[in-house]
Amino acid sequence: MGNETKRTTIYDIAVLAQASPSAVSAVLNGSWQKRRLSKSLAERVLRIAEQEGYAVNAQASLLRRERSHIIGMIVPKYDNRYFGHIAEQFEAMARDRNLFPVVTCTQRDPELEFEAAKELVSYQAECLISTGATDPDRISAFCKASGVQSINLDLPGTLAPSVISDNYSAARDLTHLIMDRCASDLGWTGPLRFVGGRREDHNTSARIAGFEAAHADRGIAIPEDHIMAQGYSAQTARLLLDDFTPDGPTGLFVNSTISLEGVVQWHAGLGEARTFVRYGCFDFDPFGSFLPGNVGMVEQDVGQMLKRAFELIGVKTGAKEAMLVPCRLVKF
Amino acid sequence: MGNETKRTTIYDIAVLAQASPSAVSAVLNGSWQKRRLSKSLAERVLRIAEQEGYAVNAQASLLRRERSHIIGMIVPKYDNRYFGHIAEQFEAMARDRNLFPVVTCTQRDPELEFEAAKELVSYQAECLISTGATDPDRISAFCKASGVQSINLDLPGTLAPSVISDNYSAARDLTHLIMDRCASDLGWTGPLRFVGGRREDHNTSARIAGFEAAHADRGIAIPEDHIMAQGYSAQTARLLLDDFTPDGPTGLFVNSTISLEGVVQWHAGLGEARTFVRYGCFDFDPFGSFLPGNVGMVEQDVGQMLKRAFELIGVKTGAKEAMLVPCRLVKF
DNA sequence: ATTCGATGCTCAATCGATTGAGCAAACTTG
DNA sequence: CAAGTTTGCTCAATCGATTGAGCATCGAAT
Repeated sequence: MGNETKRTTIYDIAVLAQASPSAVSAVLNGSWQKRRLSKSLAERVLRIAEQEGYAVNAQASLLRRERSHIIGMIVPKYDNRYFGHIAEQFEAMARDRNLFPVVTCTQRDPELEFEAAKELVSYQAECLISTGATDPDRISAFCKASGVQSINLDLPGTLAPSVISDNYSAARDLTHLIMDRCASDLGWTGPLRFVGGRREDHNTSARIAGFEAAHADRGIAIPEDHIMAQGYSAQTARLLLDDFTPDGPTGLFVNSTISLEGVVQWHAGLGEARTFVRYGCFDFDPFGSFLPGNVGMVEQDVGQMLKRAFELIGVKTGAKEAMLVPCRLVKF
Repeated sequence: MGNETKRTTIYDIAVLAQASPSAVSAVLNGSWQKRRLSKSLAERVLRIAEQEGYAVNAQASLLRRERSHIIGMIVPKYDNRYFGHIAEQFEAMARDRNLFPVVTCTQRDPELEFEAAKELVSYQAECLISTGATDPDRISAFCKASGVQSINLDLPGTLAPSVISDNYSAARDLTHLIMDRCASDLGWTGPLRFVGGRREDHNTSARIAGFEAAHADRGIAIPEDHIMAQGYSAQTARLLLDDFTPDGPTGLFVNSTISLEGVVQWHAGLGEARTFVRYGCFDFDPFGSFLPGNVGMVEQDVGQMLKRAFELIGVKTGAKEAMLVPCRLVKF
């Protein structure tokens, strides 16, 4: 990148202002009063710095300083309401606390996840929040070895404290809601189908447990093939459902907005049978309430989750049990 | 952050490996072959580094190195499909090019925008991409003074090259699409209404121009009050429309998915009149096609925009005219 | 036996900002 | 006016990694 013009340093400004580099440094980092420098020197330096487009060299500054005030986060994706919110709120909350947030997105790629975590540690992040990480323990182990705090968000790990949604309870509530609506709208009380996600995933399995509990509450047995958790993508959901044309009333528990896209495509193609389908989705989308057949969505409480995560920063926690944050059930 | 355990440095490893710090450095940054160090030393150092959880201190490393390979981006929001995509793809493309991406989100706050830009320059970013910035020229001026390249994305500026969507053409096409559907579905050919955004915004004004051009193409006059561009929020759109209950067929050009939320709320509350409304939206959402009355959406070509932006990196451009990237019109 | 080129490593300066220590001048106080 | 205090500034070490220069040692060639 052809930067002919070397960046302005305190030494350049020192020459221009006829002062020592240390004086310039003190003025520019605001410690000049403490260091008893005159107001006139301060003003002179500031004026010149402005003219020269000076920006402190964070690398040099951080190298010398005690603390970096950097706090890192890895996120799987941005193009999704949930993670987008998390990243955005994380940045805002970090700034409120005078920390410098660095977020990086890892595309659900386990290798990239680890590389990104290492990079953030290299940048002297004081704490690293792993959001929805596929292998949070690998990251925590590395952080521990380098003396950096780590916290898991959205998906739990065993080597660092975790803050996650109460998937079980919310799934149970959502399942009840869908069943209620199937009963009231369609006069039907059969077992629902669970669509999307992966059984091996912590969150999916907790949600399946909630789904099953709700059925158990009502003494309804769930056929094996009603749990369709073979992947997250819209494509997958659609393919799974393509084999299935309901011959009567049907209820679906959809495990993410991304799977919901596939479900809605399938639903739209059903023709008349469409009116006998009710579904609900675990995760929120502002357009959700306008989708025909959608009876409710679970909104994860991003604000609370992050609040809890921030409370953990700088605290030595022995307890590694995941902290559960309740979700909001939005009924349509 | 109670980091009792100081981070491991090359000096610590040098002691453990009985080697000099420079040898350790060379091993860890991969230049050991070039520096003719033995394989046995390299292996010893690597093993110890692994054990100690070593991560290079990026601050120290970058301070000494010629180039930082850091490329910065500011984005207004993440919780939005368009910007989420931009941030995500930007990161992926940067990594492909062996650059280290740092994205930060500025909440549409002009002050924060500028502060964030300064921070990225402090981190020695080699290039800064300002996405949807309210005051891109202020940032460009600062970057220029500090010898950092800057590029505008999504919204143009006059002091740096800009890559933006061809708002005019896409708006014109979308307007024609809505008018076509009003004609074919409702047998109506009146002037549409433009909802959302701000007239002062470059993008909104280009879209209004396209909207007007399409009407002109058909010789349809637009009443003053049909341009309702007093803000982006769903709330604003809804309030604007609350006064308006259509007494016949109606067509709406909605200026963003965020405004679309308000429009859809209004639409859902219309009762029977609902069937006489058609609308289209400038910006894409995967659930858009399931919204009743929605005839199409404009999808901005994020991939192309970023490709163009990356082509500008490291290039001295005299031409400051904005590069227009065509959009895709998605018809439902 | 001397010269030469590899080989395998270490030394020390350097990047830019920070900060404890220190110094001279001006000002107070008794 | 001497002693002490305050004011306003500079010096130099330091953070951790990088890198050009340099220094032994060894085997091979002349």
